[in-house]
Amino acid sequence: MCGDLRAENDGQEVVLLGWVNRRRDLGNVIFIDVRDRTGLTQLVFDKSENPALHEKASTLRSEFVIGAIGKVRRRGEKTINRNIPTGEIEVVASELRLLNESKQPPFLPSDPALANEEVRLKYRYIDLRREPMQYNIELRHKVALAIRQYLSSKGFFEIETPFMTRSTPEGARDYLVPSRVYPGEFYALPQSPQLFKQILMISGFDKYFQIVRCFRDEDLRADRQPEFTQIDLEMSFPQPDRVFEVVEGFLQAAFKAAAHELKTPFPRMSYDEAIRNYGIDKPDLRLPKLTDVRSAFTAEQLQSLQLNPELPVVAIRIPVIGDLSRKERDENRPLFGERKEARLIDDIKRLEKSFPEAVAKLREMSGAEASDLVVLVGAPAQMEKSATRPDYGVFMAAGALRVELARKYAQRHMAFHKGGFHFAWVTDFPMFEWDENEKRWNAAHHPFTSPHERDMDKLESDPGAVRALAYDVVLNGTELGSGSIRIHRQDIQSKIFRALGMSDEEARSRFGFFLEALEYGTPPHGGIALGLDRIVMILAGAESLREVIPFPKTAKAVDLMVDAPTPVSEAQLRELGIKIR
RNA sequence: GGGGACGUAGUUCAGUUGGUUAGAACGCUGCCCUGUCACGGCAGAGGUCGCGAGUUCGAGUCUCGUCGUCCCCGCCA
Repeated sequence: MCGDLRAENDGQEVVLLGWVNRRRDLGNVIFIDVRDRTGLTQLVFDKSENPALHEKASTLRSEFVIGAIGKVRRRGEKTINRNIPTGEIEVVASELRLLNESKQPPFLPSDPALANEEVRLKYRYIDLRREPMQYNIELRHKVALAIRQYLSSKGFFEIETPFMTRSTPEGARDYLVPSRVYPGEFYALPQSPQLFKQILMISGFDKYFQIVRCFRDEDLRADRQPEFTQIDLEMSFPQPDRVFEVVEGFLQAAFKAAAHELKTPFPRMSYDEAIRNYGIDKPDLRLPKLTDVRSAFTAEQLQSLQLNPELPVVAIRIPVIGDLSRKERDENRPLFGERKEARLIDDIKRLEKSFPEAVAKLREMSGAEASDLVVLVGAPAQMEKSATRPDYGVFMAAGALRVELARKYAQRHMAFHKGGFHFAWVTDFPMFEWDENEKRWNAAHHPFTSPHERDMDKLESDPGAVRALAYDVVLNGTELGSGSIRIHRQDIQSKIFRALGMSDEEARSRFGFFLEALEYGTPPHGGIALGLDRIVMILAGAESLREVIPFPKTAKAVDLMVDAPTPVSEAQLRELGIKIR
């Protein structure tokens, strides 16, 4: 193919098929770079050697599809192009076929200046011809293949589950598909194959996986698409450690396919540790931890700083970037924002003038070098006692600022530039979250997650303290996947629904089929699902999922190429028994 | 639902305080050119300044609305 020829192919007769990447017409000699997904090769058309062919070559234009037959020739020392892998050779054409012409494209795949994304998405077929996109799509293929091979080799079956299924409202909004046979009734596209994979465990397929599309009708982000691909898996009789092992194994295989070696096992921490050390449940381990430096201060010092002595004083350390100017500090204030639960002390120099020993101590406690930036986040001395965990409030405010500062000064601290992949497991998530709007407990993961055995007695007395056998895998501050050991006993499942304020009838009407299945010999089981798009995005070093999804949607969930969604005909609606309001 | 950025030639962009015929680069067309590789030279074509109102003697520029794209918050069990 076009990217394959090397000096050792000298003298061979070859056929090249591809697109005209660029043409350089020097008059009596024409150079055509012919491109396919493997790369470029230079074709030469010399008027003095073959006038008719030279004439034909002069009509070629960008993105024409051609076939050429010719002889590989080593280039002269002075004409070698060191910038491309095939630069030591060229192909002297003896025959040329024009397989198809092209209109002038809105942008050229060979153009180093990138067209704006709106244009790229409308003409996605041209955008995908660009070398970086070809690379990303190939990378995606290799990663998916490595994962399939790994899981298959460990005894997992890839089993398909339906796309047209039942709406189980809770969680994200469903995409609905109207039924023609039953007017007024709808299928839902799966937000995940959760219940089906659990039922496969009940059916005895003890190791299941699927690389599967999932659908969620929520607003988009750079790292969120309405349809996205998950590596979904489930195992019977597992401890969480078994799930971690399998995930670490297939991630190692996937990263190896992308030429990166991963060390396993990944570090593990509880949700509580994650919050205390990073102020977030998806910690970015590329930067130093937070440190509670409250003990560096005396009670009087905390009072004069208007900091709450009962709550942590958290030091955020960003390496290398040094102290900030007054102007930079002012610019950074909005990153912290107006907060009730925490206050920011960003001028350590000034603090040092008042309390030199305290600052020396807190620098030591946080491990700060002289060249590191340190800022403090504490709780205001006067605060309402509303939050259940005010200490978490302080850590989380600090964690958010840590991420913002790190992002803002990425150019200076360089911690994000090494291409390092820092994985972590976060375990023991809380089982429930308090929903302030609806005044009730919600499942933090999903309602089929098993609580910790030893927290079982708190289900009614203190739901907020119940920990779940739930875990996330995190990479460089991005949540890659989330899973849990599931509930396999119907009596416990009922307790959970009750704790969520769901009546038996309500649970039956939503999940009846599943609750019934649980009663027919369900083995203990658990699993996880990881976002394939996010994995490939991080491997590709891309800023957006759109760079690794061939045909993505815009932030308003529109496909600009096919122009979807669209209205449908009155006849179609009538057939479905649907009327648009 | 809320906040922010952007929209000018096929593409990427510039366009001053509101003032002559809206510019550049790449791409495109034609001519010249035998060693280029982001070829080079000369000439040329190409514009509903996203769309609609308004202010003004005069709007790419100011105001309002609207459409679209991007980023963030909410949302994403």
